[in-house]
Amino acid sequence: MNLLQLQENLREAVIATARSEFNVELETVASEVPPKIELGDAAFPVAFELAKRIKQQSGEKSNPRQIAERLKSAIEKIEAVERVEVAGAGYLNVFFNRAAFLIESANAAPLPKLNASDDESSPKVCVEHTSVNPNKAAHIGHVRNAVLGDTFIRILRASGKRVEVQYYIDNTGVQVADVVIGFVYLENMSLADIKELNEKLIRENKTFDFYCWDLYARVGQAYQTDENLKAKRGEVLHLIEEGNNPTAELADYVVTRNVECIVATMERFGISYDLLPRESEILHLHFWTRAFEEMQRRDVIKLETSGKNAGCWVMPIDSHSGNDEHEADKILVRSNGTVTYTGKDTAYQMWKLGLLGLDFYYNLFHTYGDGKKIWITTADAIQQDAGVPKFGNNETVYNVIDSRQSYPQEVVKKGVATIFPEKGEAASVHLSYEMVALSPSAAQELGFEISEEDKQKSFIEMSGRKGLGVKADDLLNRLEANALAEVEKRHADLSDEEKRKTAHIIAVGALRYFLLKFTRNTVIIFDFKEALSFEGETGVFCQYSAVRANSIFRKLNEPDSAFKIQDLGLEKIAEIFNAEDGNDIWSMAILAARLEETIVQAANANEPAILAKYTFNLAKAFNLFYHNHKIIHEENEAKRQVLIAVADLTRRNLTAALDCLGIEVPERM
RNA sequence: GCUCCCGUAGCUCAGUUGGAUAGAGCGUUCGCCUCCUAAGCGAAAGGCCGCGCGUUCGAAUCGCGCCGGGAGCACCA
Repeated sequence: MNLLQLQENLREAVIATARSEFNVELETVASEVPPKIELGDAAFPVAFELAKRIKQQSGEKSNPRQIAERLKSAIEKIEAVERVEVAGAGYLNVFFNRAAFLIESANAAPLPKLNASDDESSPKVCVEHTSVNPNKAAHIGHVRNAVLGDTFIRILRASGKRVEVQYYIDNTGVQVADVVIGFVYLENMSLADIKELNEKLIRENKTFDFYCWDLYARVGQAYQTDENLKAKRGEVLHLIEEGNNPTAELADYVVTRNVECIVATMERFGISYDLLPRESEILHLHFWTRAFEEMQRRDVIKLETSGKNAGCWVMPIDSHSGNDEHEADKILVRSNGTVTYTGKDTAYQMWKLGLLGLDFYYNLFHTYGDGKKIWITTADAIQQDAGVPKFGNNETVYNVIDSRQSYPQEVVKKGVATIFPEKGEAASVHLSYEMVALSPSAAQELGFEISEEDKQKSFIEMSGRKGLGVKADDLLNRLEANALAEVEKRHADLSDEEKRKTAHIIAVGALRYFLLKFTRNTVIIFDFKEALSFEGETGVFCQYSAVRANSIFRKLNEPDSAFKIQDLGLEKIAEIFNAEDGNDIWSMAILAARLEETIVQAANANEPAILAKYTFNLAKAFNLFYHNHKIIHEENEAKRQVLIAVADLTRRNLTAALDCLGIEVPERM
């Protein structure tokens, strides 16, 4: 019986006893982790609630402590429970059988099951993340999005779900038109010139997306003075949307190169995708037309015949009230007949949920080192590649998008739910998060001129248009260089290859943890010192703790690894836990065993930070444990074996927790 | 004007089903490498949990009202 099952049994026992003893029907029972190990392993403040309910039902006043006493005897019957105490005003504190629990945990399958089922009949969910416009390099804000999404995927998989990962490519938007304008009108380049430029950049060890980053910023500046250039925008945009012309071909090359760069950047962070759906196919395969028909059929969209929205198709949103300045209704089709972003997104969402009745065609885009494939959509049925997995048809769709897009996301969710009431709003989840902004000093550190007004602000928003931001690859390079210097200092004997690999693992660990330790709705004000830190509450701290644990096992003698903790016997183990420092050892074991419930909690709350915090606390507890107990050199043989078993449980679960956060553990560091 | 988010230690943040003495990291001060990796460990100092009222046996957490900060409410994406 694992910890989750045990806790469930305890809850059921409480509910059953409340029913039989007090005739009260409890729907849920709150359980908590006691603040101190001396107060037990699980606590139920349920007696207070029961006292209230009894008073409501019979008018009799009852004492919570007495209620708790009666619950106590029922819970004590559960096998894994050692004893139960009534404490304080009426807390029910449960103490587990430590020796039995340790044996059980030592033999348990590695938790969590990090490889989700590939059984095609099991329900699948979709996580869409990254959303970098394919016209420039990714910055740290995009990495927050992707790391959040990727970690959430790992959490879902750990809790047994099948997950499809998508990165939506907005290849027909104005951002793409802007950078195309840069190439064509600022640089006077043809497609052949751009291809040549790409070759040159590769030779110089530079990247195409970084080049576009600067070019895009230059276009933004040029627009401010050059009205003619700005006028070209609509024209170029139209050509790109239409397709089958030289401008569209040039745009496609630029987009594809940028996507390749962005996918490569994300791969450095341990992030991979299954499918890249493109907006051009949403248009060319008439996804919108189909969605529009459904909307008209179900009467969720109406044509405005008068007022300022005359000629537009709009969706009424009743949760928002309008006024003179702002309409409450959301426009999905403009008066000139073109579809807004929200309209296209609604059609795409319908496809993701298997509600559209249309499908894309697919081409192979890229194969990762481990053989995993990324697919990209195409409008051309004839050119479709063989061996395409089944995409779409997801039970639930998670969209990782920043909180500024809450309103359009709400429109998409409500729209889909109105057309398909049987699916409901719960099928569309907006995994929203706050942006990564720059502190004024960080912006200055990047070499930007800061206006007096901005200096007064607590943070400055990053802007691709202005070229203001910390590029993902730049930051990772800097972290790797810092980590490499530390590795050189500590482990000069390692080969250059091993040093570089270690530095990379450390750098990724530092950055992923930095982005995950904040809860989703906290604005991260980027600070170089904090992001580059390898000490304190960092991913590196967690990795270090795991490396230390592993080094114990590397140094253990052969007989130790063959030893099974159950050979020691329950009594001997219990003796160790009952000794003076027994609580200390036990608290390490029980904390490590809480990984599975933490993953469930993080999955239910859609909050990876819960797992990040737990992982840090586990690492911290292990560092203390490591400091207080000499494991290899312990003279009491029984205690030594218990310490080994607890350390082994901890390192296994610490490694699994880190894996779930997308953080690897190096051999040495 | 309307909607949403935030306000907790000097700084940056956890504290999400209401529970026991409100936590962590950084920074400051002071200790700990003859011993499984000091990217570590320990100790000290540091709090009207924005303010007020309410609900409750019990409120940082729930409700209402203020104050302060942010985002959104485009025929942009």
